Amino acid sequence: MKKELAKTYSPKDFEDRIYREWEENNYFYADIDPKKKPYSIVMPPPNITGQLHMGHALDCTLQDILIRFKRMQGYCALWLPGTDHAALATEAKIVSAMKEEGVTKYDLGRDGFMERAWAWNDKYGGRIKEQQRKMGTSCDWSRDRFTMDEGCSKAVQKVFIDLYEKGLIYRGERIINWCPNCKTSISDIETEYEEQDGFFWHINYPLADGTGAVEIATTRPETLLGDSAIAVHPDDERYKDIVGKYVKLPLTDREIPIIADEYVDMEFGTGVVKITPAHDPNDFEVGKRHDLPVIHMMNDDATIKQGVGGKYAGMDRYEARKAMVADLEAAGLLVKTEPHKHNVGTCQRCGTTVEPTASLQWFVKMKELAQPAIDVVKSGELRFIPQRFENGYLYWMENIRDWCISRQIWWGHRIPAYYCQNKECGHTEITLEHIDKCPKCGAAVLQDEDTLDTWFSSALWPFSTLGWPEKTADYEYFYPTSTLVTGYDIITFWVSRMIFSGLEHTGKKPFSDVLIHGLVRDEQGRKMSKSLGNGVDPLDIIDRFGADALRLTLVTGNAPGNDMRWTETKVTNSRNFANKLWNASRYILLNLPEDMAGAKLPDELPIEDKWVLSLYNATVKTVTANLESYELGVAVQNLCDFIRDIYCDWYIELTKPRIAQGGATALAAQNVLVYIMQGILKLLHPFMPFITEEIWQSMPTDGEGNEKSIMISAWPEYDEKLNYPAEQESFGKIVDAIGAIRVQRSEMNVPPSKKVTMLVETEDKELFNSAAPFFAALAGAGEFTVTEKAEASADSVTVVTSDARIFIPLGELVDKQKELARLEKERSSVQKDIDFLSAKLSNPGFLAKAPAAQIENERAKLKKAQEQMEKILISIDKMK
RNA sequence: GGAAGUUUAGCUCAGCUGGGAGAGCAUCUGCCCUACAAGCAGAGGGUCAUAGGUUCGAGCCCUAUAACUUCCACCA
Repeated sequence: MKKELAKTYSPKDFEDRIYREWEENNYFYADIDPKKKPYSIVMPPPNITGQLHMGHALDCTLQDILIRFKRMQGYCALWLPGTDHAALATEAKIVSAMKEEGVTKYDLGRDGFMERAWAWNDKYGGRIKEQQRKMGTSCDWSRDRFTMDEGCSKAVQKVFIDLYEKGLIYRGERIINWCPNCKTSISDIETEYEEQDGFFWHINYPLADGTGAVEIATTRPETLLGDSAIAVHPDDERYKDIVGKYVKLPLTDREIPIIADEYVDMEFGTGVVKITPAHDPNDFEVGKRHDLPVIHMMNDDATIKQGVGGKYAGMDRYEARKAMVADLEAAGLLVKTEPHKHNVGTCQRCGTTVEPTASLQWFVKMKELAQPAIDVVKSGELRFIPQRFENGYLYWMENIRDWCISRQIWWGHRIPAYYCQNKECGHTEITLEHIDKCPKCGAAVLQDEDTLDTWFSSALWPFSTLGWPEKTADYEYFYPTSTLVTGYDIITFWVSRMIFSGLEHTGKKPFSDVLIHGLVRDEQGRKMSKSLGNGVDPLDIIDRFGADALRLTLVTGNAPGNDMRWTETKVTNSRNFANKLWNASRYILLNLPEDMAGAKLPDELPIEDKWVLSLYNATVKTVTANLESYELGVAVQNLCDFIRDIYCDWYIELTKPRIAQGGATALAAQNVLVYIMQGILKLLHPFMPFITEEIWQSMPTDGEGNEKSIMISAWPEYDEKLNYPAEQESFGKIVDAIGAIRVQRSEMNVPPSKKVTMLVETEDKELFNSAAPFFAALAGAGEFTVTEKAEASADSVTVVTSDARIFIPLGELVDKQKELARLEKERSSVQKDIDFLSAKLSNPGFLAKAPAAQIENERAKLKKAQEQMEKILISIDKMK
């Protein structure tokens, strides 16, 4: 039963309905079929409590285009959706929600909090999945996963234990980035640096023996409380004789040694550095080399510690800084204060200035894991599109540092480490099973309080979601996945970690291609952000323009890796294009024979049909090729150009006189119209799934069973039989001639409705005669005569193409002088062409070195120009 | 400090392996022609950032420069 197509394009009226139909018919389900080739994409999991934003919309659109394309091409296409527990982001949300009730997580305790978090998750989580549905995403919801579901959690535990057993995970005291607000460690890449105005304080540290003082410079005077030495360069002549002596640490009663270490830059500052091993990564290393004590002088909320802090204990770090600078000044130890710009690390999540702190944490040893991940990209086995993103990836991998994976929060995968409470034993057991007693000594054990970095679980996403470590059917069939689509902003966070994890745990690369896209920026080119309030809500756009318009906007002009600007006029254009397609199909449907079943191309086709079929066929080829090479923006551009410029603007107009005429020519036109429309709908379906489906279901079908949904119909194939180069060229001449006539009519202000007489002088009488109805319909020809030799009246406008002179007697409308001037102008423009081409063709270098086809091409162009020139000259002659 | 990207029409951007510069919007002109005014037919508008180089031929390849953007590293 064919659907009636509504009179106006109103996406709201059918998008949701169509999505429901797809879901009800299970079209998204990837049914493993050994006869088919698999194609799989795992969706970058959005935060479980997140909201759909433009970045997601772009990501979604690109993936859906690929998946729908491959599905139609006959692959068994799986797009696996899911969500991420987003440890820190989610916990922060929950905590702040609790804060409004006046409850802290410590009030509830760990178990109470987790209960609450899951409840919160059930209530607010998953909203994004409904929003993704609005986009038309054809992902397989039956395989929906969550990073904290049972299977993914099992994979996480297994990976942790495996890595531990291989010695690639260790626990140790290192300098990590501590966020005093989130009260957890964060990894290096979760730390963002921003330039801040600060000061360089020069402070005198008096020598303990009273023989003077050493001047140091610091940007963080409060950390003085944690100093365990001061250091100079071993070759620094200035300080050679004080090495080994002690200084009195100001504001305290401690004495600390002066050491020599190559780390110190003699040129910088005073050449003397205070060493604070607990609060600076370099100092920590120096401290290890010189066996210095690590003095923690701050609490986890960045207040000064009791004991080491003296009178400053309990103060906030900045408060303490102020107080200490004042006290140093009072003591006469402050030499000077210089303004100084420096980069300060801040927490990616909350923006708080991080405190580098020596802390006992879990780390992944990265060097060994990185090597295969480097090799797989260098060898080209795994490629980035565009390739330039490989640089950043490789640089990061080659300079990788150990990854701090423990987090002092509760929402996440708890570290499966148990510490024996018997000090004599001190055993650490890493195990999947929950244990209470130490397997070595039987004493009580305590599980590590920490959870894992959220990226630790996302790193396993391409295989944990397919059932790994079990050898499930999904895993066997779909892994490694085919393409990963994501933004360049998370290459290091996520893509790189999936690559080394996949290689290490499955022995295979997790995917073959990484398609990188850019950011969607606002109209002024700024990042869309909450704080600027410049974000555009995709749901609002869908509501106003439809999901298809949104998708088309996001993919049009989209080049891999490049950012794009969002403007509402772009969406309007997209919507207008959809409207055009809608109306084109209405035209077809209004002009079909009642009983038409499917499109059958007749054996005998008129030239204009061959012309359009040939161009359509070429479009199939380029669209397919561009989709295959991930040039989605180019593909859609080619397609839309064909639909608008060839199919709608020309071909549909060409069919009007034929349909009016009726009979065989009408029937051929009707079949070609439907044939190409169905092809267009299929080619366009990955980009604009809803409108193409809605139109598809109202088109005559071929009864082969695909009529139910365009989703499951076959991708159009390039067909050598539809290639008509000769007809394409010949009829192109008619199109050119009609265009040239239109220009003249427009310039002479002849209204389109006015029929005018035309006299065509051409050697190809047959061609122009056969096109007479088109000149009438499209160029406003009244009387239309084709002849080999014409004598034009003096009051004619002459339209010259390379194959014909067309005389249009316009009587008093023709200003002889103006017409002559116009012809002169045309003459000089054609003369320029001739000059250019003959210069090129008389260049010996060109003739000797250019490819033969190129030379032939230029010769043909010259010939054409010369023919045109001849005709222009005759016309000018006649005018005079 | 290191690296990458961008620079093409008034605006937003295409331009795939080098062969006489493209689209949409905006502007201007003319059209309500029974698919579409969310439209149709036309027009104008560009030293392809600058300077060199390679080539028969450069928007495209090479070198340098400038401006903008981004990423990475971070010396107290």
